Amino acid sequence: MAMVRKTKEEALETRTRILETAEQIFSEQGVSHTSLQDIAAAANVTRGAIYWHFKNKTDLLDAMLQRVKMPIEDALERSCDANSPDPLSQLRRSAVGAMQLISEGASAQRVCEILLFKCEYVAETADMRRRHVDSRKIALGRYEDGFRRAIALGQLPTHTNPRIAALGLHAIMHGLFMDWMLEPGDFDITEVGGRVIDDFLAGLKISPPETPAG
Amino acid sequence: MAMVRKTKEEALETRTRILETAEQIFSEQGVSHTSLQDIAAAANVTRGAIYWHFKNKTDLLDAMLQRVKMPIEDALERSCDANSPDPLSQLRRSAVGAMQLISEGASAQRVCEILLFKCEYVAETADMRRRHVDSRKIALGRYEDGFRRAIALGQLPTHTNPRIAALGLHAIMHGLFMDWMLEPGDFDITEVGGRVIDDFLAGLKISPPETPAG
DNA sequence: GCTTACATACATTCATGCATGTATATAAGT
DNA sequence: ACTTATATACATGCATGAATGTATGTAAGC
Repeated sequence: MAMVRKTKEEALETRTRILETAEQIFSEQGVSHTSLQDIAAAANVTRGAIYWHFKNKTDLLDAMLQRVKMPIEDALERSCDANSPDPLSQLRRSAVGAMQLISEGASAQRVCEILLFKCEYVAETADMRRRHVDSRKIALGRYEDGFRRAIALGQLPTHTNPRIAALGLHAIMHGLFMDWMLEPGDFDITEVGGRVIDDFLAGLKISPPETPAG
Repeated sequence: MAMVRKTKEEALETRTRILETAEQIFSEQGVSHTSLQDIAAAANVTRGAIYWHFKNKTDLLDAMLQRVKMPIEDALERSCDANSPDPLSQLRRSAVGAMQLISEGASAQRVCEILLFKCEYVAETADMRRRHVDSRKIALGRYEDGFRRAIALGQLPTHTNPRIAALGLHAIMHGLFMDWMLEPGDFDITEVGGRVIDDFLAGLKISPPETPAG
């Protein structure tokens, strides 16, 4: 193998190939059970190439994670109309859209597999967990806004607690994600998700007011 | 330090101390970022003691996980009446019971933290993932039975799909677990869980029948 | 000619697994 | 009851391999 200096775009291609390979191997073997040598071999480069493009394994993992959009955020951005006349349907669309995104995106599936089952949230990867928490907080805030507007527009009773509703919607999605990732062929996440969310929203509409004890 | 041979019960105490320490350190540092030396030091023994009681790290992890009951299973066992006249309330009680169990059990919290955020599901720990999947399948089956009986007793419309209802209930619990573990102080899981499940079950009661496309 | 984009080589750290040491509990024999 | 043999419950030491990080080499692009 002759040593050949690469042009800039070839170098960029090498970089993305490393990232794609890392996504693949990490999702199969787990992050800490994968050595940089494993990734280098699968990407047809040496560890030298990886260390040229990335500071270390954590840096590579970070870059890999930030390449792809998480389905919940992605779906939120796509249905970003903050003045919809039908916020409840919009929330439903966003949630089901997230389900579709994950059931159809191979790359998103691999990254979710990594985040859910193939990595450890330790001190070294604190940034990762922080992003996860932040992303959840943003999604929760959007959902809460949506519910608040649904209440204002009379789609939900005035005594509805938008925070709890948002937590419930987010939990349904998060839970369905986990369950589906655990056994991807077990059920159709889009169909089940749609029906479960419909039932939950229907339940919100007829939910009785909070009755303080006593 | 004189070398002192331990009596049987002292040995058992050493063993449980190792297990408790492992639970602690694993939940703090992550499984693969923790060496047996770390655990030994924190438990005031040497690696020799660990290797005496356990075959290796995976064996220790397995033993540690099997010491504690997972809240969902535990709650299911406690409300095991298969002939209740009110299966819907029983499902609700079981679900809320699981929330209480996790919000009050420090040990359960640590183990859940490990399973959710501090370990990787790789080939070596295939047993662990299998148990997770099996446990989920059992819980799903129980929920499905409960919903089926609720339908038979007229608590839910006859067109209700018990499988989907079970998947929904399980997802709500699983999702709330994850969200709460991510930020334990963020909300009261028992209160939120109770309300969300109530709304979901209420929605099931008024859910319209499946309308096939066309 | 200087920097880029790697490959190669090397030093260091560290966790694992095992082999061995050792002192006592415990059971068996008398 | 007293001795003795053996298994127990660890501690200690060592050999091994594997992964990391870095330092250096090197050929081509700019």
